[in-house]
Amino acid sequence: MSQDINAVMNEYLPLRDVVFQTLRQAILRGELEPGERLMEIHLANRLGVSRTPIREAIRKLELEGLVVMIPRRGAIVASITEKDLQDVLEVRRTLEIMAGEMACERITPELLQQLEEAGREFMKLKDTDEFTSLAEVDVKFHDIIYAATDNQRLITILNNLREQMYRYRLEYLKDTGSHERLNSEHCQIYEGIKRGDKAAVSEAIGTHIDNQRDAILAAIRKGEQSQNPEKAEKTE
Amino acid sequence: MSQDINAVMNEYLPLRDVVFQTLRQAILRGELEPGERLMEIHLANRLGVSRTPIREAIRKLELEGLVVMIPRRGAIVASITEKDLQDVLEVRRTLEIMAGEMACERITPELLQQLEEAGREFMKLKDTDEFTSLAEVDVKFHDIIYAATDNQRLITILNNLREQMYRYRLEYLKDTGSHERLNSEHCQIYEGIKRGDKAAVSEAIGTHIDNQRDAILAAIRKGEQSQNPEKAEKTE
DNA sequence: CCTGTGTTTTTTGTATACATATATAGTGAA
DNA sequence: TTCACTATATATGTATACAAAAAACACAGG
Repeated sequence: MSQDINAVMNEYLPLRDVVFQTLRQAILRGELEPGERLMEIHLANRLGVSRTPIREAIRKLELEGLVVMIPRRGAIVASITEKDLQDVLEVRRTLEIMAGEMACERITPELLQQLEEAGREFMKLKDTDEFTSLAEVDVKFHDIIYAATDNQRLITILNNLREQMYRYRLEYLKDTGSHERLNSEHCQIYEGIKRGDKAAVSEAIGTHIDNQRDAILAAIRKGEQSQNPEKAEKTE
Repeated sequence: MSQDINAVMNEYLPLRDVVFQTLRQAILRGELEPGERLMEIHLANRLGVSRTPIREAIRKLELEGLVVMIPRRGAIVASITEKDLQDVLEVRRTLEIMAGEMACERITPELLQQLEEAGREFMKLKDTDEFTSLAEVDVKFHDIIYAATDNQRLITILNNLREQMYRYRLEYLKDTGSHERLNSEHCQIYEGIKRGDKAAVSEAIGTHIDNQRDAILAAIRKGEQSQNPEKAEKTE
């Protein structure tokens, strides 16, 4: 029933948005590699549309920084340097802490309950090998904290920053040794928010992000060697 | 000489970028009012280009949140609610403080000198009626602090947040009574960064933004009454 | 074998064409 | 007058056409 409504509501979706989301996902998941060219005709044929929606999607990717334009050459997938990632994580650390502290003041009972539930789900999954589900629950946990801030701008920025490192997300969750630590950090964050203890939440989120940073940087440094540079300029 | 180089370098600029910057400025300056429709053919004729570059520019404005799309109706200039502005200012406050604290650690002697110079310029202008110059110097002052962070992502986000309230910027600087206070805040910030005193800088920037918020919100509430709502749907 | 030059091919940047959906205006009936 | 319905106009969404720039290639000359 509600799916019918949903279907009616989503009945209209411009091709440009479909293309945008498709390309965006492909880049964030690493299916399109940094340096790779996005050729309009090629993508158009591949996705079964004309160049127009492709181009409009690329304009959005350009503003988001996921592709860079080379004059009269077209778009290539932006490469992320380690410095870029550190910059992102530095900002994200500050804003995640901000969100946690705001959540201490503003969280509603319903959201608090959802947060507890998400924490429990993570705990259940942490010893399995369902990395994708684990990542989803982790995202959900933090989304609830974002929502509790009641600040739409903050939510948008945090989502964007988080997505910047999406391609490394699964990678570092595969380090099962860290799951226990992640879980206890979640507990600390939840308990802190429940008590309204800003200092504790700030502390917990800070170490949470720090650990994540270390894990991601380690994954990158490890992965960097196994990649062959000449792949970058390939056509598809 | 260097202008020639500059001219050669800027020799190529896609029409879409020209259109994007033009429309962006018009929106941020309030020349295009919230609710106003952006009609492609009309803009195309006005700017002497075809619909294609107009549409591509609109896609960027859409992602930036400066326009909102209505399905099969086109783009309208996004209206900013007071809540939106408060959300922006809340995030901006946190990030400006972050930038200031980072500047305490990372600022170079050259940038510190530039900061002092910008502070002096502001002092010179504060008792004149050159509001535009005053606004520019104010922007420069903060840009130097941003640059000192050496975090490109932070710089980008802060610039974006600042631009969100560009249309109110001149308005609130016209309140000449606040100039003296702004000036002393700049001094405190400069001195704090020079000493590397994070707490002092954090404090000074916090009150700086708080005052700005109060001034802007006051300006909005005052200006709101003088606007006639039926203007919104006008064609041009 | 390498290098420089002219030609072809590919791809972008921009303009235009066409189909469809929405708004608008107009006409007639209750 | 007001409502309903149709016809018309307008604007968007998408596809295609065309020009120009860059890249790739071939070929002649050293």
